[in-house]
Parts: sequence; structure tokens; C-alpha cells
Amino acid sequence: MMTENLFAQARAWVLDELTALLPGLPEEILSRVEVTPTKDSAHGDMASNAAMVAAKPAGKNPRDIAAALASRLAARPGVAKAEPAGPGFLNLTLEPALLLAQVPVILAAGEAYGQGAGRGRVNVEYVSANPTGPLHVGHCRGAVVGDALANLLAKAGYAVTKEFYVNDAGAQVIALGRSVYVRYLEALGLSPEAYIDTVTGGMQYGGAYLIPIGAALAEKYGDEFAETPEAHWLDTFRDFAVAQMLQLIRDDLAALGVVHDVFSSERALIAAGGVERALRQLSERGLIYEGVLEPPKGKTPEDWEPREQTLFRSTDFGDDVDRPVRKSDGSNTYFANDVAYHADKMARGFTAMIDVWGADHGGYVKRMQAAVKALAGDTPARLDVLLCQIVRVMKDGAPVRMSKRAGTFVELRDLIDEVGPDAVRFIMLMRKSDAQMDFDLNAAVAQTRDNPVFYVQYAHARCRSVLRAAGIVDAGADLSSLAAPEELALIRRLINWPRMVEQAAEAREPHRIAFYLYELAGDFHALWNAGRGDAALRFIQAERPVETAARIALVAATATVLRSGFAVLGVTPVEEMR
RNA sequence: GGACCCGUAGCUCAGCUGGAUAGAGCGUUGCCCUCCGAAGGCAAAGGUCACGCGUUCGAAUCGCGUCGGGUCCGCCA
Repeated sequence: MMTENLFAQARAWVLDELTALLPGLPEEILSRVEVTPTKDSAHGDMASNAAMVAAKPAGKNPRDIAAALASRLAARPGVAKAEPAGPGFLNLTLEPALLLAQVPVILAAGEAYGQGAGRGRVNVEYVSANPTGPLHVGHCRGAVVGDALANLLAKAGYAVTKEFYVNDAGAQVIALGRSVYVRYLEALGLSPEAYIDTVTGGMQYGGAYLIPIGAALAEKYGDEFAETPEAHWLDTFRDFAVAQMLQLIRDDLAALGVVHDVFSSERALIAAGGVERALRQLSERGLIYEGVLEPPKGKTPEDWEPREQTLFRSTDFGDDVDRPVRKSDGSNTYFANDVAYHADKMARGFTAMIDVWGADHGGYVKRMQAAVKALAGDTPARLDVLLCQIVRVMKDGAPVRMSKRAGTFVELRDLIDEVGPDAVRFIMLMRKSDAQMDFDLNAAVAQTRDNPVFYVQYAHARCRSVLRAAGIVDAGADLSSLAAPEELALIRRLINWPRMVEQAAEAREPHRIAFYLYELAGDFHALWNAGRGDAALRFIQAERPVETAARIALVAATATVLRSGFAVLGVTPVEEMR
């Protein structure tokens, strides 16, 4: 069987020769041996650090080891050239046939090219917005990054569960119930002023999106609950509104192409005794105590006074201070619920958990990881948190103003309507998630190279256009005519895809996929443009059927890898630019 | 006062977990469409990788410190 990952193949060769040359190298050293693409094609196709890594434990000069490895590797079939370079690099040039042989491998695998396997289960939790209104642009980055990360991990071979934690317990959903009650009164033609005056904090969710919910309740219950005490209707109204808001959120997410596998209810978890269970687990390990926290250093709140609370010994697990799990009045903190939620994930068998949070939750990472470590005990369970920094939406060079005042924030739906889901997703993924970013509305809709989505989709459309004109793709075509620098550069990029998937998944960095696709598109456009200057490089040439068949196979392989990448990012592979 | 993220070309950002001469797009400058693949293409200029120590064969990358920007900091959810 042909290997899908030439770099893994070459690494095996290098390790083979290295252990034959220097027996007894510790595993720890061997694991650090890499075979990577060269930055400069003058250095060949691949480079390895093997000699430099092995130099110290072997007590030898890295250049000597590299030279010895080179002469051994040069004898391998498939290796055209192997030579030592620089401080001790080992540069490999493969037989072109070996590179070319990957093209039919890609065609045979189709979009599954680069698919890993057998990496265990992982739970990716993202969005988890409060079910109190539509998503706004602040939620967008987490939604896109979480979804692409989940897809990426699945591509790398994990069994992934995409999860949404529904905060349907607590004060904010009660406030939602009250706000929808106001809309209910209005729908009945009653004035809500008198009622609003009785609520501390007034109407918290004043957005117009609750008007139809109130109307639906008026339709359903008539004036049954008008001018009656909260106890009569609050639970009913809250539950109804939460369900409607959740549907609203699901619709927003669907417009972005995001679909979760599991929605976990905070309230259901509490009702099932999850919080008490989790706290008992911690307590049994001696990690819960009654105590008083120090006031925060520096700026002390005016009304600070020491109070005794139930605390979790999170400092045992790397946190800065112990954290309260019960308030001074004895009720549970939100943190306690979150501990229970993660305990629940672990009880469902997840040892690998990833949470995608906004930057404003940065202060919660250590305590949550401490809780998971504490609950895990000797098991390998671990929580990784991806923090997504702030996004500024820019238009005409100036930030678009967003106000959190009721109803005036920019909704996610507005952004999707303006630039389309593909642009939203791709551009959000063109940045490391932990760096702040500006989202340029003008660039996102531009039909030029300024717009990376356009550029990448255009490459796929060009591929499809060629393939439509060519008709049949012959996966068994004789590829030996593919020898132009642009063609070989494209093939080198293509065969790096499986490695790219592995590395991006390991680093939990889906943005690397976006950059890879951008570069792959660049390689393809370069080949396309070369055909403009040199007619011999055009894809379809009626009088040269062998060359044409080879190039069509290459174009088909390019389209395949582009689609494979689009699938990870959740971007549509368009057939033509319209 | 503390925690976390960031600081790379004029601008927006990559830099493959420590490797070779630090890259891309935009912008700037100069070339290239009578026609055949120009919603463009080719090329050039542009950097004390914020700064200082340290770790080692080797640092933009790791550690410590300083400066600057951001997010946050008892019972909010």
C-alpha cells in the first residue's frame, strides 16, 4: 500500500539508518528527530535534524553524523540525493517519480486524503452563549474557531463530540423570563410600566427579538397571567423563552454552518444532583474547606469585608488563590456548577476536553484546569482552554461601533448577511485565535486578492473549470511529463497536507489550515499564470494528450486537497465565481 | 498589586513547538494586455524580530527582567 504521508515515510528511513549507525540512542532522542519540508528548494525536498539531535548523546560531531547518514540514505531506492548541510542538516532530494506517485494516492483517497485514525475521544465545547438572545459578533470567533478545531481534530483521527453548554439556570434566565413577561403584557395591550417598576434592575433584555415570544405567550395563555404574582408564571415563561432563545441561537449557528452534537443543560445537571456529587468528590479528597479569602491586592473594592465561604483548594493545582464554590449565604457559585459540568463530561468518558472561551474569561482558565486535575486524580483527564481574543469589526478604516445597550449590538446575523458565512469563517481563521484581530468588512466582500476567501475559492473554481473542460480524470495517467518548477512546487505542497493536519491538530491551531490553503491556492494560481506566459504549460492541449492527462490529474488532486481543507474550515467549495 | 494574551517590513499578519539567507498580502516604485487564460502578471525597495540579560552547537521561537498595548481580578452569571 502506498503511504499517504511521505514525511512519515522518510522519517522512518532516517530513524532506520540512525539507529543502525548509532545503536542504543535513547527513545527520548529518537522522538525528537524530524523530517520537514525545506524552506528553500535548493536544499532538496526534505530536511532532517537527526544528526544535530543525536550529536550530543553520541558524543560526535553533527556534520560527521549527517555525512554518514547521507551516504547510507543515498543508497535507498527513491532517494535521488542525500547530503549534509549547514550545521548538520541532512537534506534529501527524492526521485521525482516518488513525488509524482503521490498524485494517484491523493486521487484514490479523495477528500479523505490526510485523514488520521485511532486518536481517541475528545470533547470540544464552544459558543455556550447564554440563552437570552441572538448571538452577536462577539460570539462569532469562538463559534468559528471551535467548529474548525473540532473538524480538524476529527480529520486528524479523533472521535470528536461538539458540545454546547446551556446556561439555563441562574439569574440571567430569570431576568429573561421577566423581560418576556413585559412583552407578554404589551401583546395583551396592557401597560407594563407598573410591573417593570417592581423589578430590581428593570427590564434587562429589551431587544425586539422578545416581542414575538411575548406575543406567542399571549396567544397561548390569553390574559391568564396578567397581573398575577411571579410565582404563577415565572418558571413557565422562563422555560418557554429559553427554549425559543436556544432555537434562535441554533438558527444563527446554522447560518454559519455550525452544528453541535450535544446541548448540555446546566439546570438538568443541577436537578440530577451533579453539583453535590462533584463537590463531594472534591471533599473526599480533602480539597474543600470553610475559609476567608484575602482581599484582592492593589485596588480593593470599597465595600470589601471578609466573609467565610466554602472554598476549593485550587492552589494545590496551580491556581493563584483558592476559589469559592459556595457563597456566604450557602448557595452554590457558578464555578461550582462549572466544576460539576466538567465532572459530568469526565463521567461520560472524556479524558480529553477542550473549551473555547472568550478572552474575558481568561481569569477562569487556571481554576477550571485545577478543578479538572483535582477530579481526575490519577486518571489522565485533562482540560485545554483556547482563548479567543477580541474582534473589532472595521468598515472604511474605522471600527464599527457596538453597544451592549438593549437591541443595538451588532448581531452575528448582520455580519453573515453582509459578507456571507464563507468569508466570516475563513477570515476569522486567518488569525491565531489568541491574537486580537480586526475584521475588515470591505476586504471581506472584495472580489480581489485583498480577500483571502475569494483568492482561495477562486483557485478551486479554476480547478473545476479546467476539469469540466477536460472531461475525464485518468488516475493512472503517466505523470512523468510533470517537471516544471511550478508543477513540482504544487505537488510538494499537496503532499504536505497530511503532515499539516497532524501538526495543526496537535497544536490546536486551525488557523494553520487556512494559511496552508492560501499558500496552496497561491501555488495553483502561479501554475495557471505560468500557462499564460508559456503555452507549453497550459493544462489542456489537444495535440498533447499525455501531458494533458498528467496535468488534469494534478489539477484534480489540487481540487481534492482544497476541498479537504475547506471541509475542515467549513467553507463552501464553489464551482465557479459568480 | 496580581493573572493571562500580544509586541516581527509603512499597514494587517504568518513563521511548521530551538535550526540554514526571517516570509506573505496590502501599500510604494518600475515594467507587462492589437490576440490566444489580465475580476491580473513579473520585479524591486523595505527588518537592531519592543529592549536587556540568560540557557546552548544554534533563539523571532525557551527562561528571567524592563517597557508598551489588550483582557480580567471576593459571594456576576
